[in-house]
Amino acid sequence: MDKRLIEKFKDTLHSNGMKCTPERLSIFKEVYSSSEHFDADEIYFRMRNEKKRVSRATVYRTLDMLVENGFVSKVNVGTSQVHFENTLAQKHHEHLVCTNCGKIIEFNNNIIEQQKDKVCKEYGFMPTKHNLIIFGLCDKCQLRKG
Amino acid sequence: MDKRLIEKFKDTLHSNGMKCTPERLSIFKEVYSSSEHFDADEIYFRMRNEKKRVSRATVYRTLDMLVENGFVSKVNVGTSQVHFENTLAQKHHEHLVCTNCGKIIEFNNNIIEQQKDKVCKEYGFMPTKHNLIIFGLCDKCQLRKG
DNA sequence: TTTCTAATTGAGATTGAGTTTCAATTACAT
DNA sequence: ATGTAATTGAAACTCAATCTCAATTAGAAA
Repeated sequence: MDKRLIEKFKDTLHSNGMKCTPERLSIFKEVYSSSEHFDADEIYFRMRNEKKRVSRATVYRTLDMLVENGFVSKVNVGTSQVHFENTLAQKHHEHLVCTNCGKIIEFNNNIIEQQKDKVCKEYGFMPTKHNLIIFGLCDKCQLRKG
Repeated sequence: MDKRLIEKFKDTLHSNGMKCTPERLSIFKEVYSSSEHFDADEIYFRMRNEKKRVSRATVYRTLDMLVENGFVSKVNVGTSQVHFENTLAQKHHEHLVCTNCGKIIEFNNNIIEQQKDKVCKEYGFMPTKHNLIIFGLCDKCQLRKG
């Protein structure tokens, strides 16, 4: 994985007065090992399988730190667990979530973005982030069920 | 409160083979007593203050029933508890959530609705519901903080 | 109106995601 | 190499929500 990115991670730790522990580094690598969505427990078990044992507490703590520093963002997909995705080369996008099979489709729509800004202006609201999820049935599940 | 609505509630219970208990009826009335957002515990405590004691279990069970039958909808406002709002005379709307004071502003935007449908068509996705939340600072909190 | 019974209730136990605590360990500045 | 403040992990804890089950009750049927 990109050395640059790891340096950036180390710099961030350093400038926050945090130490670069093996636990944090391997969680970071794990998070950036794929561009899929994940939740905290997935990271925990993936690492466990790779014999890189780290406690759940550390996984949660590190994910929080990654979110605060923009390496990862939280994604609400309507479940009880918080989901995450790394921000590597990702533009902002929204999600279609299939309520039958759990499939998640990402999409992007400039007109929605524009309207979002327009609405905020109307209300004198200063947006920091937003979340749009559309629930429904994906193409395959419509066939299965319909 | 509207007798028609109460009849509709009773009919719904009946057609689901459920009994119209005093607990269910008073939860229903409580939910429809205001058009504000609420969470399960708020209902629980409001009823408690009015000396209409109902257990949390019954509050949760009844809210689920109300959601399933379209009397109430779930609103995700980024907190750990699920929020609700009654569907009385409400068009679909989205939310601006102030991350400083918790204020929730509702808004409506047809262009976003249209784009939503367009995107779904593109992906062959059949939408059932959606959720758009914009987090940020409301006008007052910008002044306080800025 | 009384009887009967399946549905309902509530107290309290349980779950599950996430957080906190604290003694033992460790990164890293000096 | 040393000192120490940050970090870790196991286990306890929190908090919303759900489940269990004995006791109660709505409301259909007699």
